[in-house]
Amino acid sequence: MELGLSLGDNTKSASSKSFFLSKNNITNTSSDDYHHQKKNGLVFCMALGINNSSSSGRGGVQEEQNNENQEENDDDDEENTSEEGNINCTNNTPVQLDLLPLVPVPVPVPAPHRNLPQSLRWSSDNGSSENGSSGNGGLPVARGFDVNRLPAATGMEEVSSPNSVASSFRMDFGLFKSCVNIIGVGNKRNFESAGGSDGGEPERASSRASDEDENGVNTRKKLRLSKEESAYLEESFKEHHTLNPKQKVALAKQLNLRPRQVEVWFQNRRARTKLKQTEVDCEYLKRCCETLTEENRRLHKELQELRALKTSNPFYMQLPATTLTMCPSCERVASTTTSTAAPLITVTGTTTNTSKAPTTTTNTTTTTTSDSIPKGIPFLNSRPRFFPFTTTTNNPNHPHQSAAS
DNA sequence: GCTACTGCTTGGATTACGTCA
DNA sequence: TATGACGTAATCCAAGCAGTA
Repeated sequence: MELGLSLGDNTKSASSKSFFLSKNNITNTSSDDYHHQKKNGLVFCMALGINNSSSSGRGGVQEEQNNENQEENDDDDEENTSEEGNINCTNNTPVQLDLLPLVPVPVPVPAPHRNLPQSLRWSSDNGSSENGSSGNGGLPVARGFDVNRLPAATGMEEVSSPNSVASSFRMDFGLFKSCVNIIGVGNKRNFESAGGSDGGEPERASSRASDEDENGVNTRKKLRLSKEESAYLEESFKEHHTLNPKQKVALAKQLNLRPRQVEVWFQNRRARTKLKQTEVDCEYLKRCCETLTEENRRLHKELQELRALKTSNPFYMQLPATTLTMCPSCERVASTTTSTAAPLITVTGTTTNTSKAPTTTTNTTTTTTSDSIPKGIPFLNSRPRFFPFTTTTNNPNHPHQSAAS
């Protein structure tokens, strides 16, 4: 993609002066020129990271995982096709905006965080006090016998058994111990309260979704996972966004839940994580759009002023034209200065991803093609077409491209 | 202060459907 | 091609919470 901004007659696109804006290292190469241009107010700084990694054809959940892949284990079964967003200069795969590194992603906080906006709260934050540790020293609340619990509810011994299935599943986070204790105590309490409640604590709503009660009536009462259980699942979710059957069974055993419950929890967790990330991305793109709108407005105003200036004083614009271009290969923005008098601003967009597009460097300001818009983000294709783009192929006369090749 | 009601949010569970081995 | 496992998306709905009268 090439973003070009030229002042003057851009038919002479050959440059005598260039600066480059690198996506990844803005202050590295030719940063002096960059700052120089910035001082002159010529820098169009669009902080969109560009990722040329194509998204997985399955599931479409990679965008939510990009920023989390770094913490994924190597043995993760997920299809983490998005590596670092480094651009291969010879890669002609479709460019894709990688928004995530610039977006503050909420960090899962198991502890209560009611002061967070709801849109940024994690799903585990039910903030409910139904299982609150009121007056029992932080211990899990006593609950009635939970029909969601496996009949073979295990105590600490089984849970912590090195021979258990869970031993093959990474459980080295700090909650492990406490959860084991919690489960152990919880089980005890459950069985105790089955015979007689210790009072004061609300009993967990027994749940067997789609299970049948004694009368064969389909009941859909739901349990609410306790904070400890949720935190435990959250920790597991940090490790693995998906579970293989072994891990599922192990987790279910650890938490004394049915494997189906663990499975559903992870399904919901993935879905809601993706939803949250989509909201964040949407918000970020909205801000980008606003910035671009404002920039566009400013440029148009500048254009009008320059045109008016030329009309009133034709000798005023005997200035070299400046062209800003972004190399699609290395994502540097280059400015070229040509000796021209035409007070014309041209913004061009060039992509190497389109082989069909002809080489066009226009001296008009209005050509916009969808080819210049990354296909990876659908709604970018429907963005306001106020920003003039022109699609061209590789230009052999492009100073930077010729240098790169 | 207590209670009942209402609207909203959360999150567990279900269902439908797509993908892949 | 049929099938089962597993994923996502959409949805349902019980439960909790806050505001109000």
